[in-house]
Amino acid sequence: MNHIYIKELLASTEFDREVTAKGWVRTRRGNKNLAFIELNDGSTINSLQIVAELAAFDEQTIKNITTGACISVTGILVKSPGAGQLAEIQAKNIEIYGCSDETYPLQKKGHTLEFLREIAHLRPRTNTFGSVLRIRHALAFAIHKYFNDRGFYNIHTPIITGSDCEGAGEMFAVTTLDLNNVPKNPEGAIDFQQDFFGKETHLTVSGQLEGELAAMALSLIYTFGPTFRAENSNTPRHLAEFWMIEPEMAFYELEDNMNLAEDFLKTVIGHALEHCADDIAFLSKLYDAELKNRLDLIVSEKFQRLTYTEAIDILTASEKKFEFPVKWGSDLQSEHERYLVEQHFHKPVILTHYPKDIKAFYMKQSEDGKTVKAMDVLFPGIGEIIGGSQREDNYDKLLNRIREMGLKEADFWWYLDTRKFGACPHSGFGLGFERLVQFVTGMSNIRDVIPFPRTPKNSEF
RNA sequence: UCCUCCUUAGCUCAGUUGGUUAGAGCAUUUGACUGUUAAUCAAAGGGUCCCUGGUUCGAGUCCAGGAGGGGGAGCCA
Repeated sequence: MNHIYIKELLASTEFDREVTAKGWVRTRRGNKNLAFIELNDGSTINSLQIVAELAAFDEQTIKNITTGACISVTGILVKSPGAGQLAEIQAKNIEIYGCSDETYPLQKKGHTLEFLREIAHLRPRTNTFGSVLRIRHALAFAIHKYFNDRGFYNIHTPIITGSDCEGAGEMFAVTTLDLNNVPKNPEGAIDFQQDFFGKETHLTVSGQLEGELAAMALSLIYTFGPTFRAENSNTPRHLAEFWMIEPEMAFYELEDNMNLAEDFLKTVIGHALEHCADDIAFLSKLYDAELKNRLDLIVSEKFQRLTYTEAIDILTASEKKFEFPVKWGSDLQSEHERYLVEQHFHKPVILTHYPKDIKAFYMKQSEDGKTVKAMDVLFPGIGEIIGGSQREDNYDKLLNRIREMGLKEADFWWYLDTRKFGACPHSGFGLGFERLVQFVTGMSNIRDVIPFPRTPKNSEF
């Protein structure tokens, strides 16, 4: 069991000692006398070269060391006499844990990302997915660390919910009813009283409302959990199952919310730049030469802040022909957001004070009576990465909005209660985790930043 | 869901105006080679041309329907 991970072996300067390495064979090459084996154990993108003198091993052992096989190697760690790597192992003993025959789908040549999606059970063994998964972890860790360092508490909000939180988005039904024989009530509708929870339930589309309840006690909280949308969205930016981060802060107003969002993004992206330099360099080289520069820009540039109304003025004055017209009161289209970020300001943008009719019921109404204290953070390439707002904490105004938007007030009795008992100004935002991972890895399709993507017509693995 | 493009060997692709036995590179197998870096060189094996139906003397190629995938849009995170 005492083996050393390749990341540590490659960083070591303690040569001429016996070590054991374990991992999966990327490729084997060689000649009549020597075999060179590239071994990778996922601890780093870099592989370790194993050198085996053919005379010292039986023929079958060498033959079994094929691409994809899993082996354990014991030998002497030495300075490599060849170019291309600093260290290598001169093998003394090789144990084969698992063979891999010629039907192994991963070749040492490049594969398309589309093909790799079809073999999602094996794609973690590629350089690209190794990098993506290590970066994904680093970001998740940095997010927890960021909030923990600042006194936030992580709240586990429910995955099964009895409320249609924001009244937006299709939801997945959760039921134990027999779908071949659904019980009906006297009115002919489905009788959910006979269902497991005694009422209609769904998978959550957001933990925000429950998060707000916790913030009204612990002051600073965040959620980081799975989220589900049953929309028939077929795009490189949507998943049916994804992970969302939603901080909620008592006593924060819109300005504080913006400051937190900006500092948060800079810190977690900075963490990835510092701890995943090899992986980011690899992804830059293979997919997107501008990746590193773009990440550096996020960390160094102050985000541009402006109101929705100011943005409309800029778009109107731009004289650029947009496919969709620019009009106060309409939501901004992708092309509008991208123009602001990529062509006008050349840096991240935070837009605030959207018209109330295009935003959710819980957002704090502004003094002007027309807008709400919303904020969207827009990034180059991907558009909106964060959406948030100060929350409406006035009981009457909130109830009014619920009624105006045709929501059932009975469903929100517990949410309304927080505005009845000890209400206070508070704010929060939501961040789609995979969108962040997409931005940091430069992967253009969101299906390539989650191990096993869930999308319409796809639930394999 | 809408628009658009694509589907030929394990992978990436070529395949002429519809015409004999469907090709290449890589991968695989075998052989050669004294330190290779996606090693190199030589040879061999490998095909439900996405599926169903149609047109035609003849369909990988043309037509219709279906399935799957890519890109764009909408919804959104």
